[in-house]
Amino acid sequence: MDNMQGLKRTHYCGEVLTAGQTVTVGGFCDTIRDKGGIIFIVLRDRTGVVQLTFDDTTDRSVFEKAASCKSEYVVLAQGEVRERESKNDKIPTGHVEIYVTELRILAKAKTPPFEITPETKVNEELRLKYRYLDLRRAPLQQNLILRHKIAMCAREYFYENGFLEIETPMMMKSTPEGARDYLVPSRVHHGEFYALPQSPQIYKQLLMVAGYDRYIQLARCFRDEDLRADRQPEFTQIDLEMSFVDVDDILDITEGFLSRLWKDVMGKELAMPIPRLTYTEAMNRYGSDKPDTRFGMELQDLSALVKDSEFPVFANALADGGSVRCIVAKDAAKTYTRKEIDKLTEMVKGIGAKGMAYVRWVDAEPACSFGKFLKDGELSAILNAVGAQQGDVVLIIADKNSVTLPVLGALRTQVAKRLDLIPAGTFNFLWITEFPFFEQDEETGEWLAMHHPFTMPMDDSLRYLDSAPEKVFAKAYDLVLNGTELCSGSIRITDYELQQKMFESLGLTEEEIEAKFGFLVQAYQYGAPPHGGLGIGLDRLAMTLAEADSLRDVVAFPKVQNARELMSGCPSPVNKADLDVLAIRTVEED
RNA sequence: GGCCUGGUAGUUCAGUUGGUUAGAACGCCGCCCUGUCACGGCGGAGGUCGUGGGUUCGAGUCCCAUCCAGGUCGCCA
Repeated sequence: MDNMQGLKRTHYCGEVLTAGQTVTVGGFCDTIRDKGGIIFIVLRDRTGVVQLTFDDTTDRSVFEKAASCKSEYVVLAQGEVRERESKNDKIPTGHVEIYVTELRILAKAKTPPFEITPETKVNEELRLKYRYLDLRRAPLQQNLILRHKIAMCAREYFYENGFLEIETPMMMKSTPEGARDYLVPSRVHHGEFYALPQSPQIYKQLLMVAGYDRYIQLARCFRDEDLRADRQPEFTQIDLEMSFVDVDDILDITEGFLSRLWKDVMGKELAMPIPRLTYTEAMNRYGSDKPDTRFGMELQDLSALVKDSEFPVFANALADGGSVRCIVAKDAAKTYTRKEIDKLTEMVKGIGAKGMAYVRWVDAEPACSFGKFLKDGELSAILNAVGAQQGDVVLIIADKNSVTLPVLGALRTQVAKRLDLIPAGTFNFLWITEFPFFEQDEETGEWLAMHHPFTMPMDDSLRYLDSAPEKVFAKAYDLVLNGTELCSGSIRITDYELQQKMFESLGLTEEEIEAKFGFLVQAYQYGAPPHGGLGIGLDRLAMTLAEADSLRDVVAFPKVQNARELMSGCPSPVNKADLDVLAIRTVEED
């Protein structure tokens, strides 16, 4: 094995070199093409690849060393850049090669368990076990570099706009967020625990009370809930908070960031301003509070049209104060056979609907699942009203609104994916504003806060706080990108009296308020400027910009569905002695 | 916790109604090759068929259990 002594890297592999230069490059051996009398080694680093060439003009010992190189050996090579006899237009450095005069093998490598190539079909489990090898692959390197650029852009933009980056604790008091906390046992105080932050929410609000005015942090957040392709137990937020602002100020500064991000990272202009929809509008039009607006197929309300229908499903839904709504899938009758529609029906039953009515208009005469309940002309009136034509499929849900809307929302995305209606390379941002303040528990009928209890109600809905909870809306807003929630934020309550009232209306007792939020409530009695903020999901942003299917493609060392990290195998058991110090007993001991 | 999909060579996969020695491609190893770039040619090695049990004369294939991975619902304000 060689060392680097007397040789220093001068260039990256991906740099475009000019003939005649003497350069020194380092990297991993990619493809090796040994033709006998001439050897080509493709050398790779994070910037790209360059071809090293060895032939009978090469010093014999160097040539033999080249012949001994295998995949993934780490080498340092010095040589002269020459124009190639036969150029390769497919790679940026394809017109040159390095005639090597000195070659150092700095590390040998075992044959990797999978090939380090841009394209891979390898099972993700194996890739995650050898994550450091998977991360050598160009697409993942590009993704992590993209992620770095987003982070850099965020820091530059917010620093330039007067934001201070301030770190908040990773070990904190368990907060009233919705998710389960990751807990850290205290050695000094047996039986007591720190929580890892679900977000720096409370600390950043206290920073506003402390007068820091504008705060930003690339904050690591933790939630002990089950994973999804777009959900990791630890993730990063571009977390910010501003004083002396209302909703529009927060949205404006965020739009400024996105605009800058698009220009700097994607090299494109992002159309501004970002469209805004209230929560109620979004639910009525798309059946979702994070609608994907890259395609239409909006929900349509049939309630008025079918109010006298004899179809019991419609009649019952309307009698219960619900609605009858539908989506029209254009030209879908061929794709959606009877069997496929049955599958959709199964799907909607799985998410809470009692069933699904449909009209499948393939022949001249439309096939209607509830035809026998209809009087003459009723079906054509419906089809006419929703703008359906021959070749279309109409999917109808009749139920209370808390079922009708989300179920149709789910159908809408499902059908759009199936029909391939979603254009690639399109980025549709959307603000969702005016969220309901409370949501009613289906079983108990109790009104619960939809957001954390520090969220400010809309000014004109304050008066309904005691009388009509369903009429109270929050100064809360989400940013949605292509159907994924990217940001969430709100204006906070800074008025002590209002905060007390809010806690009371949520059914918290004096003691509970003191135990959970005593320090915060107290802080707000010492003068708090109006403030609000939001958190931008850095991982999801990176995932979308990279057009990746999973967060795992933009996180260096991600966890799998059961929250295990396959490379290190964590979480893992610890010594009994270490547990004893923490006064923690294992299940076996109990 | 529920549902769905998958697990066969280092990797990606094939493997017929249960039937002789479980195949292919890539990778790997050896030899040959002076302009390759998905290099090429010849030869070779490589398998507890996820694990355990059952049915059978006989199981990669059928049954049961279990483990692992992915997706999804619950959950994640």
